[in-house]
Amino acid sequence: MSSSDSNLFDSVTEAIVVNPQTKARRRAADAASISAGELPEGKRARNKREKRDRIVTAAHRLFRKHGYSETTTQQIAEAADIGSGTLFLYAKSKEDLLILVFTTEMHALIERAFKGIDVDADLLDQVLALFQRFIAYHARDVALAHQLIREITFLRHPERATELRAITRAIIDKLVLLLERAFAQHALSADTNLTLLANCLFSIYYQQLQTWLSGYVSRRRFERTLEDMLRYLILQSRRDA
Amino acid sequence: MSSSDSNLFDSVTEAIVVNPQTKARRRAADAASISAGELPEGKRARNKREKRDRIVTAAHRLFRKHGYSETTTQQIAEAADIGSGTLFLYAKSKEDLLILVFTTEMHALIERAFKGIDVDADLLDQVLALFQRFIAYHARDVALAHQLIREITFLRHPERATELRAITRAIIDKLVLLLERAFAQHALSADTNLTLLANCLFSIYYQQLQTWLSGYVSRRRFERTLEDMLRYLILQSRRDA
DNA sequence: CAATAAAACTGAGCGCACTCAGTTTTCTCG
DNA sequence: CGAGAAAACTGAGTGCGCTCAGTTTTATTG
Repeated sequence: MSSSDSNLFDSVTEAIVVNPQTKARRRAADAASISAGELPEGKRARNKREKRDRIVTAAHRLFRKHGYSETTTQQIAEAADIGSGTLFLYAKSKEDLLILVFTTEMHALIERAFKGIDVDADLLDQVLALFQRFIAYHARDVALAHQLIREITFLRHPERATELRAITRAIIDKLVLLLERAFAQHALSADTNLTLLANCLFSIYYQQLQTWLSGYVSRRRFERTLEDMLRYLILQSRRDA
Repeated sequence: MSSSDSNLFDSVTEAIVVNPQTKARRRAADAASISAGELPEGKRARNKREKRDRIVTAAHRLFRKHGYSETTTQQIAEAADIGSGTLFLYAKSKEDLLILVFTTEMHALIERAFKGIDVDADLLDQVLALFQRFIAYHARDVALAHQLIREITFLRHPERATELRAITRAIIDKLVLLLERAFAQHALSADTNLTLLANCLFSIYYQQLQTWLSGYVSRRRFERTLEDMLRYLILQSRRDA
């Protein structure tokens, strides 16, 4: 079920490549693959995959090296060894490149962060541990993360919006799972609305994250404030406060 | 103490016009103004003020009429009857125009919203009433508000960042005032951290606002969710829950 | 193996935000 | 008033993201 192999450009590809193989050809291939047990990858498909990889690698590298707005799409195209126009067959816009890198990494990150949580720890510590993973991820390149947050708040392409919502939902779902476990262990009062609480926790995390990435507060202060706020929310619902 | 007369371009002006009057001249004018009791406005100052007004009026009108990204800075310059380059002496960038319109309107809006609150109402209703004013403001043009939120999350010019922080702080201060009143009336438990609570309330408002403006939920749903979340936060701290 | 169709690629060109060297307007002061 | 300084203005020019008409590459079919 791991999605770490899923390609960054899957959704774009789906939109562009209506048929990786023509209908007639596919029928034959399907029959063949049963006996051969292998999916044949034509020259076309391989070229595309290679280009995609080169593009996203180049974009990520250049963004981190020179910064997002300092990097031109020309430079990315050159680094990926493709024509300047070809780039826009793979990403709909420059911001798309940034968002694509993020969304893929994020799916895997959410899973890893969730799995790394100590089930026996205090609920607050569990929630904090989850968010800390995301914070550490953004901390690798604060400027780029800041730019990313900007693009996320205004997605021009509907597919990206859907994707982003899925990520938000995935995080909140994980939060709900944490809350349910705590609830089952009678750590939360019986009348707690778990979904609502999870949404509150996420809202506060996200808004404080923005504050940090905007440079309004230091990481340390951000983490402290976040902890205070989350503690406030969670302690309120505790069984034996 | 009303700031409704403050000009949209004050901060830009301050940066550009180092001296509205030359030092020697100012000294003379100060002496004169004591006897005359009036500040003399030279041709320069008047021209600038007129241009500023024309620019911001034109920008606001065109943004609302055609949309932000569909409006070109050329069009704004033409509508304001100035050269295309002159525009950038008054606003540092296109996004600046948008932010400037917002920041000024906002200062007055915060005051009005706060003053319009029913002191005797339930705390939750008071908080909701405050946010409702802001929501109604953004509802006038959701697309423009959405664009605004995007620009707010990534301010290229430090002055704008300072200004935005001031607005955020002003709102949170008002929230604290509401909480203090409720606290004084023993509506909140004695150990409630009012500042922390105010920050939580604002964080949730802001993040949910983004969700709405991004088109992920309807206004109605946004308002309901917000109410639920705020109620949850406030009820937790109630004295006699 | 053509011949044909379909997909993928390309870079010259467009429109836009923004800059800056040169010009005009306003102010200062003898 | 008139000369010189300072401030304000200007639009041609620049660089960038992105498009699209035309070309090349790959797949299909008789």
